[in-house]
Amino acid sequence: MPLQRTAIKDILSPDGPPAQTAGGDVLVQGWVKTRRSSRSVSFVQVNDGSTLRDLQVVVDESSPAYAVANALTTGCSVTVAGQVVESQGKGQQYEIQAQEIRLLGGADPETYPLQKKRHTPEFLREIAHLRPRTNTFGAMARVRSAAAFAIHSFFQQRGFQYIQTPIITASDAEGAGSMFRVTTLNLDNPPRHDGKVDAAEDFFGRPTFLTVSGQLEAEIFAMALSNVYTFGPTFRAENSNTSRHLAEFWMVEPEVAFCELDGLAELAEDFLKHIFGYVLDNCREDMDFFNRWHNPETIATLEGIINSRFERVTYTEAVDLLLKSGESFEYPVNWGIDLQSEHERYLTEKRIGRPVIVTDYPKEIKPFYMRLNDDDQTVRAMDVLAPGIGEIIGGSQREERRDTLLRRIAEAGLDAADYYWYLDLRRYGTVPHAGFGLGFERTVQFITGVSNIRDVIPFPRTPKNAEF
RNA sequence: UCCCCGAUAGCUCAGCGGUAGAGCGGGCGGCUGUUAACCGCUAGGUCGCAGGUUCGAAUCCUGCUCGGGGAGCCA
Repeated sequence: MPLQRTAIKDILSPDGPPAQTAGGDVLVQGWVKTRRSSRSVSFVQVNDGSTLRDLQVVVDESSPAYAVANALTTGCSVTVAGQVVESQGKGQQYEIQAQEIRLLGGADPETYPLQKKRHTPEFLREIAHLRPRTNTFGAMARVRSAAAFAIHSFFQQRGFQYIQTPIITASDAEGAGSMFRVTTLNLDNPPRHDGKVDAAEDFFGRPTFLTVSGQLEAEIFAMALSNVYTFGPTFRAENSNTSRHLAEFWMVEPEVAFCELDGLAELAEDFLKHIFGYVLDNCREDMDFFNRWHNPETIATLEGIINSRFERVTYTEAVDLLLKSGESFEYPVNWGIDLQSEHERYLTEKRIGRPVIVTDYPKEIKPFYMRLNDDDQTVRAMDVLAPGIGEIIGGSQREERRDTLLRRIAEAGLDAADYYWYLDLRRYGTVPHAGFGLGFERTVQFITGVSNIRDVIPFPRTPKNAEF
């Protein structure tokens, strides 16, 4: 038996098996997907997660491995030794003629929940510890990994520094939604002061929360390193029950000094194209699988985006397009409203048919830190809307003028004292800068065509659900 | 959080007032290299939970829990 394990991906490579394995002895290890047996021969499909495809292991009656092979059931883990040979069958070019099979761990077929047939995503969520063994979830995990790598490579190639911002924070990124409280106080009997829970007694001596965004901290480092990005988990305690929201999700947030909104829009467009292109180039089989089983348009859509220019419209122009559309919207359109899902869908899907970057929103519907335009009505905000998913990126040029920022903080009803360090960045060496946030899971959703966000993250956190 | 829909065998579902069904999966057997293999036999159920209506409830009503679709909030 060879000592060195060979990945199934290498044996089934489109270029054929590596020279050192072709016709020679190989060692393969993985999990049994299924077995088909007749009296004289047994076929065992083995998958090791290195690729979507299963390796067909052929065991003849005469092989010493035949008895072991015939006892294998779905879910077993095995070590297989044999020769790589050209297949006599039609489903695959190469297969293994097995000499020896060792059962590493059995899987009682009476209780093992994964079957050969297709399972619903809802059922698979209930067995999140076993669903990585399915085709869909394995493909998702590989695409997710590749997309994460593409995000890092995009920024690293452009000289951005990766900044790790805190997960526990005392500051509230205004407008980003409800936060999870972090505490070590005894909730059955918390210390009190003047009738209220005394946060001064808590671990950090003050109220603390799980972060909703690394933006404000990223701005600190952009004001020193120029180009930075964060990529980490963020948390929202909103009671959102939709196929596009998670309580814990990953967000990418670049922050760019000496950059205005137009430059940021360019960056966002290049960024999305880079991620999509990398995944299409490096996860072809997985993407073909998603295209076949989840969304027959997904590859064509991604290729279309890579090869097209994103449309750019101002909020005012977008409202105009909606008013002239002749569509009857559930939420009436007028200048000043926040764009609803139906409006965003109309713009990006029906009216334009590709991603749209909408800029310059009314200041009333955007957070205080977005840069005020000269009209005193709109801010330099930017949303990237994509067909089928809606808002995928939200960002803005930041307000770098200290007096204007102070005024906006007051208008928002916030206490400037809470933002002293944020204001200091404008007090000492302020520069124009801009940044955006990309929801990583929404990006993976968009790439794969998987309809529920709970199925593009290994362990989804949603209201009333933190199993696994 | 709001609106609609759903929960029956391990899975996917049918049954919708009168003794619980199918396909797949499982078990056993068969089968000349199979590809969601195929053929035969077979076991398997507190019909989500708690109340109510009724001679009788999987079926009708109420509440709850969980899931799905849509909306809001947003990434």
